[in-house]
Amino acid sequence: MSVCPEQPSLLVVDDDPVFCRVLSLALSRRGFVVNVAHTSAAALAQIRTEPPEYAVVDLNLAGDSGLGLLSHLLNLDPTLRIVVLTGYASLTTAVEAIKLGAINYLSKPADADEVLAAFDITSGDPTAPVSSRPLSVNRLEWEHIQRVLRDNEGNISATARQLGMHRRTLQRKLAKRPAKFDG
Amino acid sequence: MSVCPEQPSLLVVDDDPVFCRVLSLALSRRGFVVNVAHTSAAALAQIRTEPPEYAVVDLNLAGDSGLGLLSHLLNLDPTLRIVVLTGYASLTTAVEAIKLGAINYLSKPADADEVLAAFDITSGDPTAPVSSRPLSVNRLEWEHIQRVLRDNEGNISATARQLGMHRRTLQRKLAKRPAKFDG
DNA sequence: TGACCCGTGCGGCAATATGCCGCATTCCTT
DNA sequence: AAGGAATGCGGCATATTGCCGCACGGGTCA
Repeated sequence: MSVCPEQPSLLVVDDDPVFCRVLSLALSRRGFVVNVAHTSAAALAQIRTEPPEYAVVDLNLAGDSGLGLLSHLLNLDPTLRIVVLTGYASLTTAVEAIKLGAINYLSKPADADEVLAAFDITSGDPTAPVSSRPLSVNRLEWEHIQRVLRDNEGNISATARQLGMHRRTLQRKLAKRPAKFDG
Repeated sequence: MSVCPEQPSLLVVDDDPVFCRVLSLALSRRGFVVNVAHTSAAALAQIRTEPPEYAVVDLNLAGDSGLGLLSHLLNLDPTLRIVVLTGYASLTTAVEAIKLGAINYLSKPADADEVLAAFDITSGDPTAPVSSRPLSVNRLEWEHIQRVLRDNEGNISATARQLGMHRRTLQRKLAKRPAKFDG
């Protein structure tokens, strides 16, 4: 790829410094002028001073909702092309993000090529297979737990109550999963 | 709810007759004129003769892709408000459906109230996103098992394999549930 | 027909997971 | 300072799973 006189600019919003570094390095190597923001405030400031053409936004920003940031960003610049990232695959947040105006959705871990491919999408192929293999019950349970836990802002006791499981059991499940990440 | 002189019309597209019956009954009880289509062809015919205002489309239609039907329907009537349903919670199909023009996405099991709530969403309100009370993990697991089992035409061994659980365990779960139906 | 392959149902047994206590701690709110 | 709620964790009785085995039925194929 040859270097254009006008390189496309891209903003990475994620509070994980390691992930940010890796992704921004990979993207700048592919010809983007990359800026990084670790917080919503920083992202908003950035878009005001130097509006980028593209943005990669992690929805799991510490503190406030990534969805709120998403709509703020698009409010400030409706032409901004945003791809949304999140740690675990949550259906509802994905749908929300798309409805709010994100052009695509990825779940971590996502590498630079996936991100670029996500920007490229013109539209889905309607004739494509509807496919999708059933999730393993363990994974389904895990994702559901994560979603409810997030809904409850991390409150384990409340989550356990809503999920109809013992608090101790939830604790143990949460403590175990991150270790051996299952498929 | 009072009956309007002009009741809103709604089309349910799903190849599961039981689900269709239950949902259409519940929706008509809530004031909709409900039509049912079990195939893509029937849905397209229906929309040509009697275009409804709303549609509930199952993406897992036997045969062709539900996404294809979705774009066809919207092609014939761009004002049609479609909520998409699918058995498995698939992130990519959800995103595709929204991008194609569905106004919302639900995963089965979805009751009539959830469907109506899905239609109600006024676009782009980040502070009032999808609600839905969290399912208990047991119930979620049970529904998922039933779905996959149906998908495998009752084959327990295959289902257990896809679900990543031991066949014996699946047997035991299936044997136990029908007795004490949990919430 | 008999040798396979696959699925089903079920008993048993060891390894795990779970439910349910308790307790010490922390963080709010009053 | 006292009350309320959440957290993390140890322990222990009980429930659930994983994994064997075996018998049986229904296909397929040489």
